[in-house]
Amino acid sequence: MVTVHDVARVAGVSISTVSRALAAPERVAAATRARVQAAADALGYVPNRAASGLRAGRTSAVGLVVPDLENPYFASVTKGVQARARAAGLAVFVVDAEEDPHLEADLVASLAPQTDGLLLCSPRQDDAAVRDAAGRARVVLVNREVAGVPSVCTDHARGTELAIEHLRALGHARVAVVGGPERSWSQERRADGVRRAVERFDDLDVVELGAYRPHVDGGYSAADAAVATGATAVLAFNDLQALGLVRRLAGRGIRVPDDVSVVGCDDTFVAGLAATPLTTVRTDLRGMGATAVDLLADLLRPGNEPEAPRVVLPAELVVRASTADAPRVLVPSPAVAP
Amino acid sequence: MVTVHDVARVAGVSISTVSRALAAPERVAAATRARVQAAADALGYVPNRAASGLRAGRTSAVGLVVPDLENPYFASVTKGVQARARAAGLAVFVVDAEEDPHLEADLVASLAPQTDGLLLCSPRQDDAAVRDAAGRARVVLVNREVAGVPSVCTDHARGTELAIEHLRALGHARVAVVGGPERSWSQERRADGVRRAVERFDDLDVVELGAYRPHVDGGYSAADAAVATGATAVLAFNDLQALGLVRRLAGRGIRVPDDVSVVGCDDTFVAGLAATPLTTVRTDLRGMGATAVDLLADLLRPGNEPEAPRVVLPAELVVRASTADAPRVLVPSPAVAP
DNA sequence: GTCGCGTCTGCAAACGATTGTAGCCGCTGC
DNA sequence: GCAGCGGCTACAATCGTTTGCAGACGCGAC
Repeated sequence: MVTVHDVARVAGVSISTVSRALAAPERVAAATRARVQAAADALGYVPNRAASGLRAGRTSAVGLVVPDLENPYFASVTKGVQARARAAGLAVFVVDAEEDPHLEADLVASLAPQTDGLLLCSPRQDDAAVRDAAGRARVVLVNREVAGVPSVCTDHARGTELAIEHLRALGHARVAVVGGPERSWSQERRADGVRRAVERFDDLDVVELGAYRPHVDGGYSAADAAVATGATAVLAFNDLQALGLVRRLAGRGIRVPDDVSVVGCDDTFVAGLAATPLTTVRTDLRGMGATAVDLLADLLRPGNEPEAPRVVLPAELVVRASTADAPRVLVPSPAVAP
Repeated sequence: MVTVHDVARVAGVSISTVSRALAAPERVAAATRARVQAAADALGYVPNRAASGLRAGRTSAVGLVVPDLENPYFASVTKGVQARARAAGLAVFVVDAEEDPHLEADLVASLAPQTDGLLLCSPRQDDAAVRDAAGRARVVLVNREVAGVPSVCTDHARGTELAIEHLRALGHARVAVVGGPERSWSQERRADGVRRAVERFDDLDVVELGAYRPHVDGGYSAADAAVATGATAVLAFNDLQALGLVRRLAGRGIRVPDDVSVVGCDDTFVAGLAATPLTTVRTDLRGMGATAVDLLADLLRPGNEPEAPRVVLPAELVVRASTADAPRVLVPSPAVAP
């Protein structure tokens, strides 16, 4: 292993000069700096992170906690985080909390001391737990807002509104909205969007359906209930749910979009995967991850303490093949049990 | 921050005893150990990774390099790695190489000195580059084999054989096999499987199609060529390709599986996503990640140097809805340009 | 009673970087 | 000509942990 001492010897300076030449170039004479740089390059010197972290009190590493890496939503966020962190010279510890708030709290506790800060995707954790995390480490929330904690998230209310507006424009008179996990932050924001849409359009009937898992199986399970409402369009909690809906509908011989329109949410890469690509509400997920890193990097700059900025990313509608005009002849209303 | 000194003071021992009590319990009297443990718990002591890494010369962190986190294949592998590493007390740096061998080499070089070892998913890197990586750090390859480097991978040849066997059993007489990237290791293993199948079944016609991207668009692009061969069944390089195939076929009015059967590969979670769930060749991806961590952990145990074990995970066929009996009446052969 | 041995614990030196402080040098201005 | 100053660089302390070495202690055997 090549250390500052080796570089110092080759460059004919002391180790402190080496350190400064590399970390604070302006504090070293140009000629010296060049000699040090050359020596470092020649030897292939890479600073030992443990050593510099130990002395300087920072690790140049951040932690990213996500509920599920296999969820395309978090995969994209992770990708964005990773790319921006690399550019910023930060290493990223990624941990998968397996959608378990308990495990997540453990991970936060063990990650906090060995990183400079944490990026938290904690849709289900309650505010107190999030604040506790923010007490242990510098924290930036992703797709979640808690007072006093910096965050970056999507304008879900607006996105929901856009989706409903789109469906109404296609002539749908009754829309079913499938809910995600009850304690989820984004679920509540979407409910706001539904409320706003309902207030704006009095010719529109919106039926909200109970909590379903934000996965394919959740959509699969919600499909029958959605059809039973007599709705000709369904707005899912996310793209995975939407795909589950489509699958169940297909299984019952109900065609998408001919008989029923389906709108997903998030525009994860799976939205474009199916035979009938999903109309969905788009957010720039990688951008969200990148922004979160920026926020954290700002926080880490010495002397920046009290700010707790909230960034809200816009939501926009992407129309693909899963939505169409409302059918002329309505799907017959289901028989109601006497 | 609470340090060994604090714990030592509370427990009434020296810092070396604290260190030993926690790291090598058998070297400390039971009573002392208990006192130290109690003090550590009471204070919430967490060893400083930088400091212990510095002195002990290990970081207790490993790096995981994947080509694309948004690819469900690598998402699952990452998930498996992450879970097992946590159990083993290792932190995981995850980096996305953006499918760029050049960037990947850079990442390896920068990750090597700050980790105890690397897990490499490098399907496209050439052997020399992989060996170079293995020279810089302890390396375990995932889904790739290079002489002298420990690895864990899937029996792709067998998987391919199984898939073709399945299609033949359904009465398909001509099968198109869509190739992945040319320089990909698994692509070559699959070609072996095709060869074996061709040797076994002389009543079967297998047409191999040139290199297509291992993504949805690759499958989309390959679909027409596959149909043009007159094949009634198509074996894709992976699930994403298979979904792309299905989409293009649907666009041309060709039904899956009625007119053409499609088989995916890897059984990533997207295989079950579409309206017609994919028949696919399954490997335990999370298990592969976990095994890779085990291999690396073995390598890291002091005194284990020369072994370079190769683990080959079995492949098995999962039959879902995208394959069916070959159509009685063949799809008409395409007109050939004069 | 003493010796020897084994078990346990403390001392102190590392690990490799950062950083406050002090010294050196050369220049300017009086 | 000398004091003063500013720009660079070297010295040495320091971060929190691990670990080789040696001392202390207790116990059994002679």
